[in-house]
Amino acid sequence: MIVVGEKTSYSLDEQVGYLLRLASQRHAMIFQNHISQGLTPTQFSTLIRVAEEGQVSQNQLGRLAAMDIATIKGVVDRLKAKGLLQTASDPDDKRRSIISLTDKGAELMQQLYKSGQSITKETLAPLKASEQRTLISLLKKLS
Amino acid sequence: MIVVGEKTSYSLDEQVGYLLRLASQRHAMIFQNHISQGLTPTQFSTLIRVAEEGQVSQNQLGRLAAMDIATIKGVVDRLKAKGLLQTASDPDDKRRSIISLTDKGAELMQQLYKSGQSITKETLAPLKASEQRTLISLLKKLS
DNA sequence: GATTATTCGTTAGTATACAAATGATATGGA
DNA sequence: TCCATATCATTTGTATACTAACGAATAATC
Repeated sequence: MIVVGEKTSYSLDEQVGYLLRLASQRHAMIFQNHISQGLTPTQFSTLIRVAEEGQVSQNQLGRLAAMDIATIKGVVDRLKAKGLLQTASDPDDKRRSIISLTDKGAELMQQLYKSGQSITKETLAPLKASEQRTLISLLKKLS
Repeated sequence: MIVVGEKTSYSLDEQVGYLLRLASQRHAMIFQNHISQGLTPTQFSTLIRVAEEGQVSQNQLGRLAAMDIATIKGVVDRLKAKGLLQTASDPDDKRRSIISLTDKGAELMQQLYKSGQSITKETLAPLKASEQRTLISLLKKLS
């Protein structure tokens, strides 16, 4: 712990940013142990959004899944390579490509939802039920 | 929101993992607007740990700052390139390199602590003081 | 209708983040 | 002392994540 100025002090272990990183790291580990197809949390979120929307453009999908356009491109490319997403060109707007689930992707969804529930459950396991609700509520205010 | 099985349902916007990512994104933005030298949150944490320790090996530093050995190597390389860190070889253990702050790095620290405080303050601004303490406490339990 | 602005997707560059493999060096136990 | 084990640092490969710049296409404005 470092003294800053007169009375204040600074401890990295008390900073939100640092703690958010640690919590994300732990979550990523748990995620990896539960998920099939070698999916990452980002890929998972992307599939969920596509499933919710049915059809989306790439930029739209990026916004829905909270990813940069450059990031979502790579994610979509990898999900296409895995045969879970497909793209078609929009006849009404030649700039756009329409993204949707493949049959394989659609079949996977029920399983993914269940995995998602397990992952959340295990990630929140160190907290009591009331604490879990509080955390979710506070995190929502920070996004 | 998607129905999974009989009674349960799944909403991505309610999952810890997703919310952690959103909160981290927002924090990263705030961080970028406050920090000097174009430092990243990871580089910042690394500098703090070196300042706390005085002298550390690279692997040790990785553990202290919660980074993979492959990750910390890149971070240290970039901080060396910025002239904030320096390395020397350990005479007692030829495997190790001893990492420490340069004069320039040491001079920067007071400023970094103050920036860190501002960043934390702004990140937590959407929460009341009591909520801020609760969040920190809950996040600690998740790391 | 022509000009401007916006949107869409792509690409290149930088920085985490982790797995896995490697070589060099230390260390502990037989 | 020898050997198995562990540790240290490096390298390669893959996956986010964002900035910045680009061309193509569409929308808005005059």
